[in-house]
Amino acid sequence: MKSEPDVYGIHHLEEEKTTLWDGIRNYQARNFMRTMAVGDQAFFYHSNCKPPGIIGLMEVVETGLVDPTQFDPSSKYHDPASKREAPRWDCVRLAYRGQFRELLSLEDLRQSYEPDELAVVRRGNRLSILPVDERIARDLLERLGSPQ
DNA sequence: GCCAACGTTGGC
DNA sequence: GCCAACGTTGGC
Repeated sequence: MKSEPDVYGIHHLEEEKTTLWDGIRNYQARNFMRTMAVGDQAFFYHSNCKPPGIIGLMEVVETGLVDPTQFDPSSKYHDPASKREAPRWDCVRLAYRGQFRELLSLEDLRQSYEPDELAVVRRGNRLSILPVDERIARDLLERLGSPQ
């Protein structure tokens, strides 16, 4: 799951302990979130920074939550087409599970895996939530070490 | 700042 | 249902 560190980075989450992953306005990304279960782990990817890459670990602590920003006219994620009786956007709650000793950069990811193996390295992919193959995920966890 | 790679929109 | 035009994203 990716976010721009100056907008919402791993340190924000560390401070907050948990966060609602709201503002997702991409149907495919939303649908990926819907496949998540409590207890699932997720990588925190810092995007649009130098260098971009995987920085931390999170855990899904709540699922199937209505994204409140869709009903908030002052939010940049406000969706006037979404009705309260039939919300269009939902999200999950994530908990901070630590930060890795060092960032695993996008460049590194590209060198280690084929584009098809890891969706996050696919060029032009704008989804903010991507499923990672379990084998790759385990490999990544091993390389990243224990989060602290 | 550029631009490739999409997703979205709207006329037909 | 098609597709051209347009907008957005994110790495470079």
